[in-house]
Amino acid sequence: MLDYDFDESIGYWLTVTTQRYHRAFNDALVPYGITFRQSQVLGWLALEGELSQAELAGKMMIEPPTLVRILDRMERDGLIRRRPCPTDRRRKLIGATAKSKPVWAKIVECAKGIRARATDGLTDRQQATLKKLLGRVHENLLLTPPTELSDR
Amino acid sequence: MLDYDFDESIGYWLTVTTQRYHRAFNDALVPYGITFRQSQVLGWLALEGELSQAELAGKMMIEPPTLVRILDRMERDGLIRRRPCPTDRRRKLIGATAKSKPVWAKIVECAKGIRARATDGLTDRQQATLKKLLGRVHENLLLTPPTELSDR
DNA sequence: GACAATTCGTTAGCCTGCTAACTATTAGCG
DNA sequence: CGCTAATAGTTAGCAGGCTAACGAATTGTC
Repeated sequence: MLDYDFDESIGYWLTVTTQRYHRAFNDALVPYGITFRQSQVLGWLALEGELSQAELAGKMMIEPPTLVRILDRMERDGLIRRRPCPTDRRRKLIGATAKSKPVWAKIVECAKGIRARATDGLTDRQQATLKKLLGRVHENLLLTPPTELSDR
Repeated sequence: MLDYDFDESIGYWLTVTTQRYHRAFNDALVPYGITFRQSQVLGWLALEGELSQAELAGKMMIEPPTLVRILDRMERDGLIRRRPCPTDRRRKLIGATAKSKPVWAKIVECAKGIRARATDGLTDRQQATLKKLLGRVHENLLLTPPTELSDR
């Protein structure tokens, strides 16, 4: 029994910490009627201008079908616009609307607040270390499983 | 413009790393027909024996309504059993079935494999640091937002 | 130029998160 | 004792993850 280091491990802390982070972020954004992922969409559009859905999904590291519904809601709420791409009729270009501008300003405020709360008590060096370690774990898991035991 | 350190920050890395982790875990568990959260339920039951739903939700750090549906599916699949508590008719005690035993053994295998992959190239000290830093961030976000700006 | 392979967005179906609101039961307090 | 408050589990409704599969359009190849 008690091979049960199982849950007191990296995966456990990743899970609960990320959950908390999203919860705090979403709570902070409630007054502006948007969510964490929606704020991220506006962030990328602010940074890069118009993007196709595939490009946006790539930057957000989510699958295209997941993005579709996020954009559906944002389009419904008038935060973004889908425009057919003039050179490739398969693509649609996503752009932020004028209505989203003031929302984006609020998001930046919120993001700063949450980050300050999240990193309270951590030195710059510790924050850098945390990012570096997370980056390594992420990279480790990026590869498809080696299927090394397929012949056992 | 470019207050957009926004997404190159802790929240970003937390999000993508955790996503990857869950994806890897779920992928590895597909052959056994269960998911990450279901495996966690079995883990807690293996460790603690019968638990009420509120206790289980507390240990898993999720809300009771979220747990209900997870348990519904597991009960449907014969992995757990809900038993009325003899001393409190509101409570239900959750227990693992005999059918879940071999599944649990497989989970332990998978968990070890994923963890090994995730922490590849990290020393024990680095893993401890990662857990410690995640723990601090989690703790920072645990408190309800101070509502310090409510009067502005 | 025609046909196969690929890419883009979408839909459907499943699992997981949350809050709000409800029922049933228990606990607490006058 | 009796009434209120709190607790356990559930349901409904919304947002977000994924895969599989599909139609439309483009790219690649012979």
